[in-house]
Amino acid sequence: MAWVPARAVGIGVISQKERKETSGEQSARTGCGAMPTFPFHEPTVMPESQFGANFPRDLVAELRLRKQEPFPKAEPLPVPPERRTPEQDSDKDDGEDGAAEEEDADEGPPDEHGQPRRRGPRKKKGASKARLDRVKLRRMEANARERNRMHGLNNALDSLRRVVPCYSKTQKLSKIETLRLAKNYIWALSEILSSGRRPDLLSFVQTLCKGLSQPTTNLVAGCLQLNARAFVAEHSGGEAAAAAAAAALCARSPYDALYAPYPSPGAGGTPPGHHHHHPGAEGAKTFRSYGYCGGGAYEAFYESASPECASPQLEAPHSPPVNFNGIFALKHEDAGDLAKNCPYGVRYCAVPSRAGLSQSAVFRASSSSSSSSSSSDARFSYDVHVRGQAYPTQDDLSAAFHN
DNA sequence: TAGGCCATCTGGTCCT
DNA sequence: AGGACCAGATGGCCTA
Repeated sequence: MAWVPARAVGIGVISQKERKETSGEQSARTGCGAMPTFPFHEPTVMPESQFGANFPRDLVAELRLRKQEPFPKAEPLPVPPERRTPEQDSDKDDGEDGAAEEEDADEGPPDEHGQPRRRGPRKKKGASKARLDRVKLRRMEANARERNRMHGLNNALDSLRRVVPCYSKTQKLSKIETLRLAKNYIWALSEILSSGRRPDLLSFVQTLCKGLSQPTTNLVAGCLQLNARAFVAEHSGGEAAAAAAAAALCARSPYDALYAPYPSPGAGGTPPGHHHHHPGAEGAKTFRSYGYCGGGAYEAFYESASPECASPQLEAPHSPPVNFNGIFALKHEDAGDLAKNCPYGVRYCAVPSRAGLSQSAVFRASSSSSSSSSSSDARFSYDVHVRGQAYPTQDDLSAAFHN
């Protein structure tokens, strides 16, 4: 059985085409066609806000419009009870003035014989209409709140898109892919944290792409591939040039410090004199640079990783997260330079190496990172400190991840 | 044109 | 009572 379309029975339904006409807003989205009612002005997501404060601008116009032009009557199609609108229900089982409306229902056309219709009090038309208006208003308020809520949700999702690998403003990840990638990313970072070892590039990419759709996998891989190639080309020009390029690449990430607490498993890791001390974690440790950068590194996913990343369309990235789920915190001290870089900083600088990858991967993971970023702390200052709470074991993480 | 993705509406449920 | 949250339904846009 086919339900009656909401448009046919709804009291607050406005088609997207109508909405487009009334609001005049163009969709900000590039990848899909749905038309937002209005640009969401975040972060004005105030759950406790009252109707009016957050009321969408065009909804007022809607209300006005509705008063002038009543919503088209529902087509006389059978409506399942669970899909009936309060408006419709009010014709039947209204507790307040149900009697009056029942009378309305019973009230047929005038008897041609001139017989009196029915006795009893006159129907309170005004009250019924007012009630209908109230119902409509409540419904529209609820719709507006729901829109706001969803906009807030989407806004949060956008924020998430910016901090997961492969952010592209022009080619946005879908919601589900964003969540999946974020989950993989968190898991990968957690694994690094708990193990204290850096994974090889292939493992990292595989972890990131776990469960992702093929297009998204290609996107993530493509981000790396571009940079790997660029770096390989650079590298072929000479070791010195490669080292310089790597150092330059590695100097720009605001997340470099993310890996600081962990010694590089490579030969050198951090050159002498490049131990990072994090004032935010006084008394805790003096960390060495993780050493993804330098001679053995893969290029970041993020840094000009995707073509859009370097495009002028790239909006200024958001600050990195302050708190990673209670595991560690980043104290953002200088966001100014972030705008010059992609906001992601887990740096895997590419270098040709002996490690061959599968047919789908063209990257080379280095097993000998001999140097590290020498200037990662020059432009970005983040305190990274491990919090005291217990970590989940790697097994727990694995279990959670594979679930 | 089918399928994916999305925004929106809607009614139900739960909570304050 | 009203708001938040949720899931289902619907229709629009885009892409392969």
